[in-house]
Formats: sequence, structure tokens, C-alpha cells
Amino acid sequence: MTERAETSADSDLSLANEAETRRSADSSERAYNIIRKLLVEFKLKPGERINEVQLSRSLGVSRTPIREALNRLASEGFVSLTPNRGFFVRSLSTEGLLDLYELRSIIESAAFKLMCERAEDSEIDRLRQYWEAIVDGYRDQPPDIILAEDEGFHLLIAELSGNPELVGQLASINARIRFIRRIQIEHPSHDKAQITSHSAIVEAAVKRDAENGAKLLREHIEMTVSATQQALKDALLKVFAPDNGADLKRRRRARDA
Amino acid sequence: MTERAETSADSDLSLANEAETRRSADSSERAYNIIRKLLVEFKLKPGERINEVQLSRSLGVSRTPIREALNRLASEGFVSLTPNRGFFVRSLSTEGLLDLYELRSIIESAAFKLMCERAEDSEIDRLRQYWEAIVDGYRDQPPDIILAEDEGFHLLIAELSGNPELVGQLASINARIRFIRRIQIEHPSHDKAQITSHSAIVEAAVKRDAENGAKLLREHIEMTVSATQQALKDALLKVFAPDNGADLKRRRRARDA
DNA sequence: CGTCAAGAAAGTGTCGACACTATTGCGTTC
DNA sequence: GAACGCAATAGTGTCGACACTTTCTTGACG
Repeated sequence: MTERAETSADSDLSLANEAETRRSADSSERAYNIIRKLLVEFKLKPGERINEVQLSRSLGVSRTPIREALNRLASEGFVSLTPNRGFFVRSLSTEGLLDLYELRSIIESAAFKLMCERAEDSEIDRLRQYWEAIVDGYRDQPPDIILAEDEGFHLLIAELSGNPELVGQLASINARIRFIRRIQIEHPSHDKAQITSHSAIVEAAVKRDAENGAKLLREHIEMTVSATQQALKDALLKVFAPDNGADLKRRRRARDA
Repeated sequence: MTERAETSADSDLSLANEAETRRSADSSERAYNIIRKLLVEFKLKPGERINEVQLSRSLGVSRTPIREALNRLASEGFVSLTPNRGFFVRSLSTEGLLDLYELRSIIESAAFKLMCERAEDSEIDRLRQYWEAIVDGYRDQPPDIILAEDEGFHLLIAELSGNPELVGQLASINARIRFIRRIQIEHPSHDKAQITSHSAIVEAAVKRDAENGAKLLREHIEMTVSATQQALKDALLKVFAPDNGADLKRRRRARDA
């Protein structure tokens, strides 16, 4: 069932981020990317136990790189490890997602303030340029591109804060909520508001209006949260009831610690 | 040199935290704790390459659990992995430390605000009780206890924020700066200010004065930063020049990306 | 005397195998 | 017929070995 992971998955996945520790095109790295993709696309379902042997067979490598990848994913919060029972897919319950968005909001607004204090004028201008370069065709891009551009925008703010730890944190959060953001982006209702938000944020940055910009960011992120809840329900429904979307009452999955 | 890791290290290390994924008393977990202890105590020196075979010999296990532990530590930022060259101890340069403290400050003040908004009265009271229970003997405890109590205090605030992601982040940050905090605690100059800080923070919590409490926390943390810089210098000196503390000019270590 | 190259040594990345733990299925007993 | 325990199965945790890469050593050449 989880067999036959698409083998072309190792290339296009790491769109944007991960300012962390880098690796090469090892088996281990490849496994990490593929498994993470399986996770964010719900090919591996929330709450499910991960069978290392199956995975190693379907990826064509031994269990060692699989386990290394899973350990890494456990540190990043994608999966959890119960001692002699194995790795489990951590189900992002609704609250879990909201917690993540809240953390993101905290970090981003803090990053914005720091950027206002510290960044060079030329750097602020880079942010402006970045946004202006993509704003025109923004709505017309495919979802993956929109997502990458959006993440890039926010990551750039984090970078201009001058604190690499913030960048790392944000990148890690992004990876965990990427799947839901992609779903959201496909609800076209949101794009317009997103564009005006970003423009307003850039404007605040140019003025170095830390308070207002931070507030805009908070609102920008929190605005998406309600839509997120619906998107999450849709996603879970799609996962647990791929065809018959009828009896959604009985689907009481997504229970997590 | 790094041989003979103290074998009694697996018990007392995990003082406080790690609300993350849990494991058992596996070899892997044991290795993780021991290696992390070696790292925070500078037994493994910043910038140094970590020899897996040596480590596995000195811990009496094979390389597999060693590598799992190192992967975990890499995700947490303690070490870095260069593809075919191995794991390296990430040297916490001065800026790196300041970045971490800044992140900590951001998260803690945000947590305080959220706690003020959300926590039950009884929970706030738990914070008050926690602090009152330890404040009397605070100064007289051994450093490790003081450190654990201090971390516990701040972690409790994070818990009362109601956002487990904040707890996890803070726990992870704590682990990375623990070594320097321990050194700081041994400079007795600081205790007094710390005690009054904590008391003031509790007071603000009881009044649910989010703004003031967050400000106090920021100051409380930033206050330690200048002391931290000196403490870091001392620590590095001790590490790289264990006996002859004379020519500190030539020690140009702690260079990091 | 310094530079470079080839070979030797050391070290990482991955594998298959085995021991031990958890789980499942079956038969026994009340 | 249900609960319990026991055996069989499935799955994780760890090991030692080997291939391949990097690093060090040695020796030849300019």
C-alpha cells in the first residue's frame, strides 16, 4: 500500500528551506526527503505505525538509512518513537496545527521587529525587490511555486533579522505546515488578501515601522488559521475517506497526545 | 583522550526537560545522553571532528546507536554533519550564543503573554507556589540544582502558555545553553538579581500583567547576556588552555560559520 | 627545498544477520 | 462461550563486516 514510493521524489521536494545541517545525496538524505514527502502528503497516515522493513524495501535501501531518516524526522516532530514498538506518524491534530501557527506568528513578528532595528537599507530594499519581482504573476503560478515564493518572502524577513536561529526555526516550522499551506493555496479565495498583506508588510518594513509590521504579520498569519481549520478537515477527509466522502461522522481519527 | 567517558553519566543528565519524543533506556538513548553531556561539558571540543569508532569503543556499543544519537544531536544543532567526512562539534561562537539567548527571550516573553491570557487562576498559583517553594534555599543549592530549578521555572511558564510547541522549543534551547548557564551560576554575583527577577515575574503573573511580565522576562534574560559573554570566554579558555592560561591572544578558536 | 602524486591508513555509509521484544492467533480451561 | 495463557509470528534494536571516500604518509620529481 505504501509500497512503490514515487522514485522521482528526491529532487523536487526541498523547495525552499532547511538552513540547517546539510547532507549530500546519500541514501540517507534521499530516504529523508522521500519519507518526509510521504508524510506531508498523507501517504503515510496520521497515527499509523511505520514499518521499517516495508519502507526499506520500497525505497530499495537497507533499514539503516531509513532509521537515520526517521530519527531525524522524529527530532523535527514529524514522527514519534515509542521504544520497542517503532516509529509512528504524528498526527497533526487541529490544536497541534494551531500551536504551530502560533509559534510561527511569534517568531515572524519578532523577526520583523529585529529586522527593522538592524537591517541595512539595502537589505530592506532586497525584501521590497523580492516581493515586487513576484507580485505580478503571483496568482497565476502553480501552487508549489506560490508556496515557495511565500515561504521565501517570510524566510527573507527572518534572514534580515540577523539571527540565524530564527531562520532555522522558521524553516523547520515551514516544513511541518507546508502540506496544509499547499492545500490552502488551492482555495483561491485567499490569494488576494495574501497579496495585500505582503504589500502592506513591505511598506511597513520600508518605513521601519516595527510595531505595525509585526501586527500585520500576526494578523496575516492568524487570518489564515480559520481557513486552515477547514482545510485540515478537508485534507483528513481526503486521507481517510478517499472515495466515499459520505459518513464523515464515524471518522474519528487524528487523535494525538 | 575522549576515551573513558564517565559511565555514570546516563542517569543524572536529563535534569529537566525534553518534552519531545520519548525513548527508553536503549543503547541509543544512553549514547545520546552521554554524548550530549560530553558536548555541553566541552569534553568534545568545538570544531572537533567526532570519531564514531572511538566513541563506540568508549561507550561499549556499536556504531549504530552512536550514529542515531549523533543524527538526533545534529537535528538539535549540537553537531553538524558533513557528508563523507563525519560529524563535527558545532562551536558555539559568541554570536551563536547571543542568537540563542535572543530566541529564548522571544519565546519566553511570548509564552508569558499567552499564559496571562489563557491560564487558570489555579495554574498561575502553581507557578507562584513553585517559586515560593524553592526561593528560600535557592542560593544554597549546588549549581546543578539551581539550574534545574531555574529551567523548571521558565518551562512551567511555557507550559502554562498552553502551547506544547513552545515548551518543546524552550526545552531544546535550554539544552543547548545549559553548559554556559551552569558556568554562569557559579559566578555568585548573579543569584541575587535572578531571585528578585523571578519574584517580580511571579508578581506580574499573578496580576496577569502581560506587558510588564514579558518586559521583565526580556530584561531578565538580556541581563545575563553580558555576563554570558565573559563566562563564555572563561569557558573557552578553560577548554583550550587547561593549564597555561597565559597567551590567550593566540587562541583564535571558536571560529564557526 | 618545496610540490605533487601515488599508495596506505583511517573513517564513514550501508548492508545483512541475529537477538530480543511486542503482537497476533490458537488452544485450553473454567 | 469467554477469559486466560502459550506458542508462533512480525518487527525493532544492535551488531560486525565490507565498500567506498577522505585523509595522511611517503617518495619521486622539478
